[in-house]
Amino acid sequence: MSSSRVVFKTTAFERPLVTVDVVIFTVMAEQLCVLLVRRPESDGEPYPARWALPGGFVDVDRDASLLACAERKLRDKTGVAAPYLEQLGSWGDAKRDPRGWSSTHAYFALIPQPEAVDASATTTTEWVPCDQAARRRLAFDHNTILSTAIERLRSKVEYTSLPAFLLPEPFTLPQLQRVYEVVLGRPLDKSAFRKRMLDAAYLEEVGMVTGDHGRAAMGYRLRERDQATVFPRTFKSGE
Amino acid sequence: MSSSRVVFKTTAFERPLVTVDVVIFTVMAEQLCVLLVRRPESDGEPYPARWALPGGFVDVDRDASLLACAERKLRDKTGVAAPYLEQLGSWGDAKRDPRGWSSTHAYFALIPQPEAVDASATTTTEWVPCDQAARRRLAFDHNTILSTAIERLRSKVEYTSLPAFLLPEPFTLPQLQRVYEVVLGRPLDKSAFRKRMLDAAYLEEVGMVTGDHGRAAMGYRLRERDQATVFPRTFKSGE
DNA sequence: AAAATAGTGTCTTTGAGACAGTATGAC
DNA sequence: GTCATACTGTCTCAAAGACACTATTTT
Repeated sequence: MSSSRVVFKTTAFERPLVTVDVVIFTVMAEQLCVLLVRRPESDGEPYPARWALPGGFVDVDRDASLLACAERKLRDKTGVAAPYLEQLGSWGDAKRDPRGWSSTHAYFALIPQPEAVDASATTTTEWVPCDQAARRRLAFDHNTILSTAIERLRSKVEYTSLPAFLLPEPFTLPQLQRVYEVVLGRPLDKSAFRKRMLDAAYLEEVGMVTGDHGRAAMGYRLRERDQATVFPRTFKSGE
Repeated sequence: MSSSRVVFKTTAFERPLVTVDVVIFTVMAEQLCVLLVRRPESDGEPYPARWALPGGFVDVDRDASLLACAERKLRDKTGVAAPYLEQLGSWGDAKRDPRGWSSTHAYFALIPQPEAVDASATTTTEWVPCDQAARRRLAFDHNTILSTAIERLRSKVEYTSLPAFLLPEPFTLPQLQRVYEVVLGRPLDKSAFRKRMLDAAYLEEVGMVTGDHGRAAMGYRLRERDQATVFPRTFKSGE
């Protein structure tokens, strides 16, 4: 039997550039932070020396899929392998990259505070409080992407368990509440908060944890590390 | 002054194929329907004669942006110019298109029932009830995209004004409620429904409309045609 | 008048926030 | 013991669902 290899027409269309960018969030010192990288200064590079979101071209030989590409970029910059990673959206037009018509697939990731704070000391990579990062003039349309990411995160935090992915396990309910408050920028009622978290049953007790002062607290970890839990209601935000 | 034209390095990376697909919803005969198109049978075309979502390659010469490209494809297939159009997500990997590594940007659109029902008679284009469409074997990964779109629509209908974009204006509250019920697949309480719609204040009275039988009803139109309204709560879905 | 549909009023239930109270650990 | 923090109980209030009622138009 002759193995018949089907030949498909290649298109006449000029192909746009395709990139993947990742907005990586963490909480450091009670602040929501985002990772920025400095663009190279070499000749022929757009936006030389400008701060940007980590990202770059899809490598059709190495990346099996867009998600794999995003995971690779995250791993390269932070060493984190299995974070919370969600697609944010895509942006594409003729002007956003001076090299030509380009489209980028943006993801956002949540990771616990990285142990090696080296990253924040490097000259090509920096953890920046996200409000401050949003005020810098970033490369490409990364200001738009970053704003969208912050907005999406803040909005989802109102009714999902997303902040749990910003903490190293095990964590206590008071710690988790503090992260919610940091991201939302307002205090929450302790009793209502605890009821919500426990009713949702997405946490697993994992033994008492003793803090610096005061009474010991129950430690928890996520039952499912690969998806967020959606609560039936939103936190009442002064409706 | 010599006009210095900056030359940017073109990348060594092989460029993936870039397409845009649009999931176009409408309500016909009390059913949520989606528009499918038949792929050409010509040689060298992938998935010949298979049903697919409307879409195709980004044309870097004609399309200023991804959104403009999606609008063009919608206009070409339906003649509708200013519908509700929202980004759904993107899918990209090495295998989804036999012609090579490809990524697609998917949008979903909501339009009022098209007057020309010609479209549903054509051999290359068909309005299909969406549950039925989801059961067909579509081209590429369009089953995944369609499922995601249906899921997203159903989920957003629980807490947004999206169904209003599926009706021609002016519409009455009972008509709007029927669309909600069609999309959600369950009945809603009339009183609670009306309270929600009117409290959200996203509708504008536009005069009485008389139906076939019974009492005349107030006609409404959207105050803002370019964005959906988000309600403070979700419709209680048998929590 | 009867039928059909539009629109309103009221009761009940639910669940979240407020806030004060109790428990348990470190010193 | 005191202090600091973890955790719980109870009251109140608001919003949504249930459902019965009234209103207006067509036949």
